[in-house]
Amino acid sequence: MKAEPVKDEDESKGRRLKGGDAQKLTMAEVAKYVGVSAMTVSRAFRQDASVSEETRKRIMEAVDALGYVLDLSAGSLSSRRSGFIAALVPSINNSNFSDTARGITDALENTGLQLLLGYTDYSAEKEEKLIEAMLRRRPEGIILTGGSHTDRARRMLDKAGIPVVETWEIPEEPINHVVGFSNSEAMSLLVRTLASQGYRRFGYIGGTTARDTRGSQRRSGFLKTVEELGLGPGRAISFGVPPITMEQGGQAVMSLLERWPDTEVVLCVSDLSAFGAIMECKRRGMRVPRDIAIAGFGDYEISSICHPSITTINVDCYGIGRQAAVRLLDALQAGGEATGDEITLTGYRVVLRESTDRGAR
Amino acid sequence: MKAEPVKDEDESKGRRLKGGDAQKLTMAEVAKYVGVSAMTVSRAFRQDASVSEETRKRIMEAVDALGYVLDLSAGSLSSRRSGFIAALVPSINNSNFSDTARGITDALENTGLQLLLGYTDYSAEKEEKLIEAMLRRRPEGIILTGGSHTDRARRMLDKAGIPVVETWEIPEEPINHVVGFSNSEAMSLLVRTLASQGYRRFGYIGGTTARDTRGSQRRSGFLKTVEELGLGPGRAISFGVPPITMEQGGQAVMSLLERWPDTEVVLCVSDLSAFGAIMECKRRGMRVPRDIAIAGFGDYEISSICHPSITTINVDCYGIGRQAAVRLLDALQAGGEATGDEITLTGYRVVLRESTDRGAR
DNA sequence: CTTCAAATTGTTATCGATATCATCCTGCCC
DNA sequence: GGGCAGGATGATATCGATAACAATTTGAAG
Repeated sequence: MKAEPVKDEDESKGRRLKGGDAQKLTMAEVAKYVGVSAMTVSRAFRQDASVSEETRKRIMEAVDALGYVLDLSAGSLSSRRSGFIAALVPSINNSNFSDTARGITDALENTGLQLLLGYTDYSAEKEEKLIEAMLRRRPEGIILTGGSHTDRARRMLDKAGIPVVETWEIPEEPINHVVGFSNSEAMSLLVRTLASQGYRRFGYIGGTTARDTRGSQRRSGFLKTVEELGLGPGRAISFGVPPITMEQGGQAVMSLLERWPDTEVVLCVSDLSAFGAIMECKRRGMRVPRDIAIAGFGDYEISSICHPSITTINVDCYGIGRQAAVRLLDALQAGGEATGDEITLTGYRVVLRESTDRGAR
Repeated sequence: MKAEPVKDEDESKGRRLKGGDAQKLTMAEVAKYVGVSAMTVSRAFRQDASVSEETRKRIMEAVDALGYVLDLSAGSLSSRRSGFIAALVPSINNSNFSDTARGITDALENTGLQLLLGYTDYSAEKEEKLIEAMLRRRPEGIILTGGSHTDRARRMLDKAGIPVVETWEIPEEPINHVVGFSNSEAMSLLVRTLASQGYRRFGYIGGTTARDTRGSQRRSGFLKTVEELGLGPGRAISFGVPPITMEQGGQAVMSLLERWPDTEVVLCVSDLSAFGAIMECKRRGMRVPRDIAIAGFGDYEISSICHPSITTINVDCYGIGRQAAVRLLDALQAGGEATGDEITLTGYRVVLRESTDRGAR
């Protein structure tokens, strides 16, 4: 029984050029086509529901033939499960955070959950707006970057009654779950490692304001440790609005060296600014690490490739995302069973490379 | 009239720790609280709807007091407008594409539309799956990267009856709207520009398979142009599965130079591989551009900072995203009024930098 | 003081799926 | 053969908002 080709003479002008004829195709119509109830079609779309193999096959053939696409917005209303997970990162142009986003997406694969991604541009106000926008979609869980949020954001999150995971740092007052590490201690470790290699006069480059909380934690970790080692006071330059760019890294290292010409090693808030600093030094004829040693933070791809390769702190960006998603999934699985609000510490390690190589001096 | 603090003695154990009491807060309850109908509350949430200023103010105060958050999944069902725009990019870790994503997001700001972002990992199969997943959310429009899609994907898109924008290249058979440029011609321009500076023996580095259609277009543009200039045959190395990494760029340039030691200039499918190539050359003691000139494609941030800075093709990544979103908004505005399926060409330009500087040779 | 149009608000039906419970059927066991 | 478990399917109410239309109020013009 084939459908007869219909001559639609009068349909050609005022209409859209697209195959919009199926726009209102609904589950009920698929059901009618197959000769079952809509409920059975609905069940056929889920693997666990009990539908005989034969019925499911017929339904799926019809779905294929008609070109039906499930409508989740209708489904989520009645099932009261949106199928969304929301995640907010400061920036998607930063490969550290896009790695985290990738980790989340990958962990969500085959769970039937979809990621709603937003970027806050390092602003708590924008984060607040985004949280509200996200909550309007009734996500089943939400992943945030960092632990500093506006009061209203905290209230909204609390009221939403969904699991929250804060990532990339250890907030003083966690909302719920945490997957991250101490940026301050990580930077401290880097300082101590370099100090143990004989470096004494430490400089630091980072952004100015407090917008980037991870950045300021790294800075305070630096200052504290330099002090503790009796090498203080630390020589810290603030340059530009976070996130500090490669170019600003170059400018910053120059003003640092102008102010403290005998600096031996410069630590940067991220590999990106470290890269900018190194390139600027080379451009000016300085040798790295012979004349000045430079280290970064984050272990971006660039740092192992760059010549000289850049000493840095490796952070498990992808793993942070992946684990954050897994914790969320666990919490959802547990349902209301109040899983303990645990803190999952993720690893980091110093990666020593050419840019701080003592032997090359 | 303040709410009295309630002592909930028996609530402390079996329950979630979170403030889940408001989970079932609905528009009707806000309406009852204020003393209006749910419809009026609904109207108050939209700026254009006619509600007296005073009523809106009272409603918004109640919304604030109760902590009500609009439920868009319910709204989109009845209004038949999901408020979503879907966009698929090959990778979010690539700053070119994340710039495009940013362009889309920015253009969508204050339109009430939200971005559903997915990454295809350069795979048409994954794209097909993602398109289906996206269409289940009934997006009002969809932005794709490139013009090669599976048949089923094309059918689904056609049937969906929503505007489609293909970006980043000029497909032979566009589905609908296009915002992009000819990767082949852009690469051709780079070849001609360098040839006019006196370069004669051209090499090319790119990925192997046809997964990255933009990559293969650049390659064919390279080969064709070298041929046309009488400088053929082009020396092209295929290395690794696209997207080719920085590290692979370094390996590729070495095998290229091993095979054709007298190559004067190497063009790379992207700045990332060009960077890897340059760094590997420097590591081996070769001077760039004195011993070998290298150029990239895409004008990533790294290329202007790197020493030597990298000659490349600047592409308006952000603008591609922005314009794609604008075209979509136009199409939505026009409604069924079949706006012409136009091709919007975005600009590109050669950026000559140190890595191909003839004077330095 | 009418009258009518515009502004404001309310009522009801509906969007398209799923939860829930009811029903039907099959086959197995005693 | 009766009874019953359990798998497969159907009927109906419902999720929470908005569309569409009705009703009411307000104000200005005549």
